[in-house]
Amino acid sequence: MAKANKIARVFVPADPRRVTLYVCGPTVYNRAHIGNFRPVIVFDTLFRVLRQTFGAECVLYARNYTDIEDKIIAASQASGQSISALTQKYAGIYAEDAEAVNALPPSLTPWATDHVGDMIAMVTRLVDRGYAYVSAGGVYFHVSGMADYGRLSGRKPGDNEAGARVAVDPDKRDPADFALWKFAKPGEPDEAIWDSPWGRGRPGWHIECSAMAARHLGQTIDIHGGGIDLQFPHHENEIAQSECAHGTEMARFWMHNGFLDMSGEKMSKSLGNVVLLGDLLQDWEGEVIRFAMLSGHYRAPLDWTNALLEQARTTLGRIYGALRRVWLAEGGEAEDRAVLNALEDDLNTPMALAELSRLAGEANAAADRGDEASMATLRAELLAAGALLGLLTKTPAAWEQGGDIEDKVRVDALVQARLDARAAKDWAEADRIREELRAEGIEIMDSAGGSTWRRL
RNA sequence: GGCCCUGUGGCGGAGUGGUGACGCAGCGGAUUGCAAAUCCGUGUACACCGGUUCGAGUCCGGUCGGGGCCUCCA
Repeated sequence: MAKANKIARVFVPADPRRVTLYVCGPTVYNRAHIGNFRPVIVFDTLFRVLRQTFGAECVLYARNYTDIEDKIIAASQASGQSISALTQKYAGIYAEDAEAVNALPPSLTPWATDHVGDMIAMVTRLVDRGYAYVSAGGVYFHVSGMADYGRLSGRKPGDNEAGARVAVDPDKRDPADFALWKFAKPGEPDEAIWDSPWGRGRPGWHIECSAMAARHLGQTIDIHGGGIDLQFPHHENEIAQSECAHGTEMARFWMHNGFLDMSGEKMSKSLGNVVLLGDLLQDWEGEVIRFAMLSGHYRAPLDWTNALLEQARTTLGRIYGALRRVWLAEGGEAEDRAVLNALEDDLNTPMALAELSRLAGEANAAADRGDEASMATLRAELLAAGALLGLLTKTPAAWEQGGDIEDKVRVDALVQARLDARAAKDWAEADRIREELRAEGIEIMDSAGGSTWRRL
């Protein structure tokens, strides 16, 4: 189900009683944009599938918080807040945003600064084993000391030199070498400085994930995920550090999500074309955002547009409508595995959503013909599929008629007044009420048994 | 310059070499007091050029286009 080095392989965990997933989490120094939530939603969906397949208690999912880094120090100094206050604040917003798009809390959310000791231990091992060296700027990993460095991204250290974009750094023996430990520079706050065997300073970026993954999930993890941009150099360097320190494979499967695009170009802070999730949530339900995100395959780029969100809302609305019609048919048992099968095939979420739509159509058809047994089965299947996808988490009533309770009473009364008018064949009055409600975005749906309504 | 991904109908987006997923929009029908919702039906889509094959969107080669990484980045 997972893909590594462009070859799809059947996923079998090393230990089905302890399936491990590590995903690179955010650097918490400002508000994350919607693109940053693609891995959150994608790997949350994977987490749900793994829990379904192997049992909820058998899956360990860790997503870290990077709370020490150049930009954090800069943001702290610029804003006058301590590093810890700053990182706590933005980690909190991140967690709230993640919850808003129905992402389950990971099993573990380790913080980098809680693991500096582990990182120092790992760097010590790398120095002792001859994979790292100390120079004027800090401690560096020497990539040419590792025979198969570059195997994840398919590039060798020499490949990158032709572009001449690698900064010349006199502290490094090789341009591709990377920092394991950076010595403190004058003016850096005490909060960003730790003691180490080589001198005061702070860890390099890559080492934290290696240390935290090993600490919490073990030296070899089943699946390591993150954005495609992290494949090189971040994940390549994680592999180098972990495997040279431990002598074991770091991750058995790697999964990288593609970027969100804006007008065909990647969304990124440096390009300035970002949309913040917090802003999006002003206009769209978190579940609509999640549906839109899952409408493309995780590895492919996805163009993030209003049209995509509108279509997601319409389609999800239809599915909720189907769920409404079978809502009272309880006691059914889910038998259809199509959604799970789709997700188990390299997390094919577009296929899974297609199957979800198919279930909705079947539910509506069953409701049309009054087939109670099928309705009960389809209700259970819709909910089971929704649980896998992180969708259909609300009741149909809450989805369609949620909001102000007093307003709901008012609308209910108007709908009833229209029903009375219809009973009296006062079509003019019935249509007037219908138009009045439509003008405020409320749609009336008639059926043989009565009328219901929903907000559009 | 190196490495890599990608090009499907009006739009989004799947697709294991063998009668055109799925959704949105459109059109026709059923239903409806009329609508909406719902159901049913409906589309000479696979960038281009060669090749392999009984048969290719699906494999191979090439051309053109789009994108990503090589620098912080989901």
